Amino acid sequence: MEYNPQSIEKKWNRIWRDSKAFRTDIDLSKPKYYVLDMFPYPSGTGLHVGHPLGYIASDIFARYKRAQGFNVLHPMGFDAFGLPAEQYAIETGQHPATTTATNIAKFRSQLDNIGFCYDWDREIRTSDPAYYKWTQWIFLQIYNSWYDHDLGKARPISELLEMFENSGTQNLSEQNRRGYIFPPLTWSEYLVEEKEKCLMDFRLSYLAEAEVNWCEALGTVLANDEVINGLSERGGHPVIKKRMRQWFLRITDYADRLLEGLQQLDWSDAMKEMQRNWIGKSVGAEVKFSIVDSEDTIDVFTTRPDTIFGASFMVLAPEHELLAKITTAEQKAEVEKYQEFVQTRSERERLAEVKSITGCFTGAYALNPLNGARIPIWISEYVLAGYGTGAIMAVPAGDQRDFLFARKFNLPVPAIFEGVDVSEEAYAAKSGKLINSDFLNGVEIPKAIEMAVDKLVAIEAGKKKIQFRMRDAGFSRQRYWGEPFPIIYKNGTPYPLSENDLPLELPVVDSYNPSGDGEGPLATLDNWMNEIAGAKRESSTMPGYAGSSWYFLRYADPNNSETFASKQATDYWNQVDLYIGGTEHAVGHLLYSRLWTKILYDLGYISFQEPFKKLVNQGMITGNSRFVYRVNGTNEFVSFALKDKYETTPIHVDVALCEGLELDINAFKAWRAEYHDATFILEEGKYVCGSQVEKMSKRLFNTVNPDDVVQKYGADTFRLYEMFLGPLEQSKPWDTQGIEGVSRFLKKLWRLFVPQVTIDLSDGEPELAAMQILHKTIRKVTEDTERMSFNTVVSQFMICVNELSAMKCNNRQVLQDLLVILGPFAPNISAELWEISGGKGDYLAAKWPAWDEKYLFSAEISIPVAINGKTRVQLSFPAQTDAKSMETTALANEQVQKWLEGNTPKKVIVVPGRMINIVL
RNA sequence: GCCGAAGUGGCGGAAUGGUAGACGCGCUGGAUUCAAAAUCCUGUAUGGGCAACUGUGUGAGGGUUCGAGUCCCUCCUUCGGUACCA
Repeated sequence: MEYNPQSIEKKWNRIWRDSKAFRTDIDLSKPKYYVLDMFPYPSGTGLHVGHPLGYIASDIFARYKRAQGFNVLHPMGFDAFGLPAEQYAIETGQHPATTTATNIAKFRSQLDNIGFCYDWDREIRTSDPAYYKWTQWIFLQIYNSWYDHDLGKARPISELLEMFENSGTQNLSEQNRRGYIFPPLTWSEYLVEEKEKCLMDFRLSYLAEAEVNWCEALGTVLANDEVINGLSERGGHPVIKKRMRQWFLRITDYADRLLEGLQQLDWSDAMKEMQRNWIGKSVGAEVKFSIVDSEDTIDVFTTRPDTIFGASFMVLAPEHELLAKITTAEQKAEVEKYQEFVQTRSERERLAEVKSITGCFTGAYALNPLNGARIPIWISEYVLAGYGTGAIMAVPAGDQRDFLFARKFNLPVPAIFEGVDVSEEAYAAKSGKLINSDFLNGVEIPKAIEMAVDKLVAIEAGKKKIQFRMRDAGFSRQRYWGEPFPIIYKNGTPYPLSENDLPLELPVVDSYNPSGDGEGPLATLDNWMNEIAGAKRESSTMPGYAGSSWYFLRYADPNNSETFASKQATDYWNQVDLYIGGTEHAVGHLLYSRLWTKILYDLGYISFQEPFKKLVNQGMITGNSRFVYRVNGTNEFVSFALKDKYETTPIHVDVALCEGLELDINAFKAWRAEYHDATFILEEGKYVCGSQVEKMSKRLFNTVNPDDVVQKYGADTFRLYEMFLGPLEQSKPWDTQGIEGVSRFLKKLWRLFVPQVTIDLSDGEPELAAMQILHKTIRKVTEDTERMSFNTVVSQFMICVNELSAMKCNNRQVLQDLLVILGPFAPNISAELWEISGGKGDYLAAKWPAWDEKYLFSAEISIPVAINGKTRVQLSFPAQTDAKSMETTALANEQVQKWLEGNTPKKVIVVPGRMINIVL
């Protein structure tokens, strides 16, 4: 009986599917554990070997936790709304729902091939009306809430309304008032439209006219995190700023809580840091400058109020609203010319020419609030309208950009730092003392910052201010393939649909093209848009992150038609204990999920504030591309080593046409018509390809389909090999070089049970040596699985099987214990061997074995130790035999002996040849 | 520029501050075979030596330590993220 992975895996796949072996239900008698993968977007190209890396890791962990007695929730679904399906629809006219369903079927079959233990009864598709009904419902909850800064939480908008009716704004703090001041009487006199307009400034999802990232090529608005260097993340099209009426999520209200919440999360420092940077909290002061010959004042935000005596000019953003009023007649023409110049430049041009300095004087002067100095007011595009107040006080001695600007326009650079030469560059460090700064002279910078703020507050020219880089998140997309907004407009005022009208299903359209006037395809459907008498529907749809911002909650109770998930279910399954996915979602999905979770928590729908307790980012598996070298102007291809003798062009060739680096010439000729008559210059009778590590992509012909690997080696080998490749979090190129080793390991394991033709196991007392290797393995596998170091686990399995083979161990108990711990990694072969070796009971219910220390150590002594007041002490056996090491060891021993006199011994374990750890 | 992570054999990679290079690939030589595949055994960082043995070695240079791949400082390189954010 040979090891035949294909038939074994088919068998167990069927058995587990038919018996719904991985179905999970609430079980209060067991502790729960929730393991989640970032669900995939079902693209048309299917999975390549890079995708399952994280899924395999989470699957191993889920099975491991299950074997340890946890009730494990391990679901999978599809993030099915999105741009590519719609783009494909525009090209082919096929409904996105159709192509999405086809793609999902393909994904599903690829996933099934790898033998995951998902509870498919809990599958979710974000494009399913039964699902997006609740996306729309949550949107309405967000819409119907406002953020109470005094309580630090979201509250129903109805409570605010009640306050307005009873007491106007008088019981609201300044921060909660959002600039509104009115008595209750006035509120009652407001027209409905006026009331709605006011409430809109409070709602957590709101409509606003704002500069948005508009992508002409895609015909839609994009969120900040979907724009990279002025180009769209998807497709790389240019993005411009455009003013449009859009839906936004008031995520900035949650900035502080999103920042604080990071502290308790078990995420990588890199990931937390990315979120912190994105939120971009800066503590500083807002300072009010009066303007010469004007009633107006200019507020600036600065993190360095201490440097105010070094402010030699002021810079406003070119879009600053005060410009029209303060610009002098002489400068008017020049300022307008500059504004025009800035306006015509796209975001991309601005970013590309970051280092060039442009600007223009307004003719106006401001007064330094502390010493009354006249400060010229300039404008420049390096000051952004969207950050802070859109105005800065420029301190060339303390800020490099201000310094360069001063140098370019010959503005003074006052020295304000003791012993610092600012003739060549600014001094931005926050240490040292100030000079030429009045009452701050000789004061250390951190102290001076405080003193400056205090002074500004005292003379009512400034206040402490915390500024965030993060803006509110755009929530409208002028697209078809997304969730429709449950909103209608009457006379331009938005009103939510009733909950009973949900889901608002996507209507059928004839064309998926944008309507052309800045609205999405839905705007072309007159019947649908005007379905409700006297009202108009919202024509945009929600962005891709809407459905994925809460899907982890739905898995807890996926078929509930009464609510998005019952409280009982979310209370039981609670937070995701382990979340595995790529780093590309660092600021998008992961931030929005945290926001939605916090809002739902504030509104009392769930009882936790953070969705993902522990996050692990698997590394990307990169592709290993192959190149052939065509001699220029011919259809002749030259082998790698000889290519430098010719003028050649490298061409990507499909990795599937190569065995290692060698090209299968016949397959290559058959690949494309144009290569049919190709000729080759070979080296040693072979055509050797060039190679390069690149991102895995269909376009580069370097993708490898997991189906092919599974077909050739089996799913168990595939799973083990992906884990064996290297540390989970590290990026690594796909390379099949080593897969044979893993395959050999499984064959060897098989032969332990089935050495010849029949199975041969003994029930006798296991040898000590076998028990030692088994328990060493149990310990290593348990500890390394716990810290998700799966590559070392695989190594340990290999060592174990090698040693058991060498000692010809055929003890049933030893081998079956081995199967239990191998199970999460290679479930099929483990189940099969469990069965043919007469394993007791359901294999999936087998309990994870504990290691027994008596097999791990060959010596035991009983001493407890503490030296120098520490509770832990290290004693080393003299691994190094130099005089100094021996001396230290002797000294430590002496102290141990001394301590022993008069203390009660406790057990301590000694590993010969290694060191011992003695813990009290 | 700033923020993170990482630099170890021919390759992928192991090493709670304690014998660096586990495990796998590749390569050596051998067993088995008519032969091959498969399987098993040997060796495999590097310099010197027939050998026992010995010198040197974890990007570079300093430091802490009885002891550093691991901790600290400076620098170099690579990879990720991010940027006129005041």
